[in-house]
Amino acid sequence: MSLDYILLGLLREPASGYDLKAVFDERIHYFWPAELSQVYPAMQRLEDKGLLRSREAPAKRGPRRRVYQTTAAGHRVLRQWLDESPELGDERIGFLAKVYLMDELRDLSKTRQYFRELREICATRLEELQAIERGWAAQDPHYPDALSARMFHVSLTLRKGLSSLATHVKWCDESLRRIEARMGKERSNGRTIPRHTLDSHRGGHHRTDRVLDSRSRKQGRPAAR
Amino acid sequence: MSLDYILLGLLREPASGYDLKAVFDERIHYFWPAELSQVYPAMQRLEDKGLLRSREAPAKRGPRRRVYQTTAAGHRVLRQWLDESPELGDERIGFLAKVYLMDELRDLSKTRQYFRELREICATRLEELQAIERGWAAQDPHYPDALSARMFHVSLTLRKGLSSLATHVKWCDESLRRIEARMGKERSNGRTIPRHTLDSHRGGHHRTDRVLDSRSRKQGRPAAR
DNA sequence: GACATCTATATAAAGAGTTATATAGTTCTT
DNA sequence: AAGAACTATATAACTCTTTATATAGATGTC
Repeated sequence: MSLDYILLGLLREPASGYDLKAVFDERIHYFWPAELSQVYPAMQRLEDKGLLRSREAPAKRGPRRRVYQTTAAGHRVLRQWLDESPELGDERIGFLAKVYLMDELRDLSKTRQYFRELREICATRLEELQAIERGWAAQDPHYPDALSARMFHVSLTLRKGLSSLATHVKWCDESLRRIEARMGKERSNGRTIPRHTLDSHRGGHHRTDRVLDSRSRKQGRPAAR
Repeated sequence: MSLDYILLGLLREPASGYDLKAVFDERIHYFWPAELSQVYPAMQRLEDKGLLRSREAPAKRGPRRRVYQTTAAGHRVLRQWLDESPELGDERIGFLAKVYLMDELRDLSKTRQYFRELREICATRLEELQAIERGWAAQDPHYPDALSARMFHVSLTLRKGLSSLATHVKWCDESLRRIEARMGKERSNGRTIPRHTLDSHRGGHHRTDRVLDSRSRKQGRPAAR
């Protein structure tokens, strides 16, 4: 489970669960969100395994704190994980699932509206990340050169966020262009065409419409992965 | 839960659990993977709620099949979900978590090797999607124009996959350039510098190194989201 | 006929993640 | 002095997902 390794990595410098939550919400959540209710038991488990150690720390401003830190064994486990080959992993992208099925609404103006909102959300997050990068550049006259090893690797992930979100926005724009072009055609074909027959009007050769038809697939690949 | 809505969407055309698994592994898994052990109970639950109906179907080649289909109530629930505003949602991107922490290995050639492998994985998947698009283009002389509403929306999601993976590959290439430039500098600075002091050699002004330091954050935003 | 493979459904158990709730000291404001 | 807001830890209940296991008919092959 990646959360365990992320904790081992973050706790190379000592921190409490509460501290970590702030770090997750500030930086890590872009690629791995976590709740306090997940972090506290995970830290206990990792301490039981000898991968973390903890101590009571004097609190500056609040109640008692329990501060955790990665042990030598924890470092070894972390390094072993980091040394494994990359995997693309399972991504669950809810907004794509919706687009995939959105023909059900039979109303392109709703699809258009969806993409307009999505574009704004992505653009806002892109600005968030750009602000982080500007902050780094303001603090460090050499940025993005001459970084410490730590910051160099972190900056690699920031660049990923920046390029991904820029691509998101571009995809929304491209989609909006396609949607609007299609809406133009729909209008010129006449509004009065009953919607449930629209598809067949537009040439009946769409064998690929049968997205769900399992008989059309080339070969039964094994169900297991 | 999105899986339920995806099932309502896919079962607008009747299919068995086994059929659906093939559809998931062929297309849907790019944005929402699912196992049979999740699909079967989910379909039963949705039938209990009246959103799906099922019947025994004669099997052409195997044992008995139970074929499910979305009811009118199911269509309504699906449409209601589709009509909600988009959300970016929580993405868990394991390969980014690794890069974020990979300074722990203190060996840039390992980081480089990681990116080389990741690049190959992404390029392979990109080719997969390009092959799907070529297949569509071969079947339909007008592609990507004059699509049915169904295929139009599906093609919007395919374009997302294509642009995302192309960006992945470009990010890997950019990262490899940066890593190699850095390795060049490391060599010219002399191999004999003890690794644990390398950071301080390279200008001690990196306040942003303290990624974990919660005291440096601007304001305590509420822990809740 | 034995064995492997494919089609097909189903459930149990374990693991991962979210939401809700409880507790309590500290600090700041009114 | 009261109350709100913040710091801090913890657990329970629930939901979602994965992995493992069981069953069994149909088909193909050696």
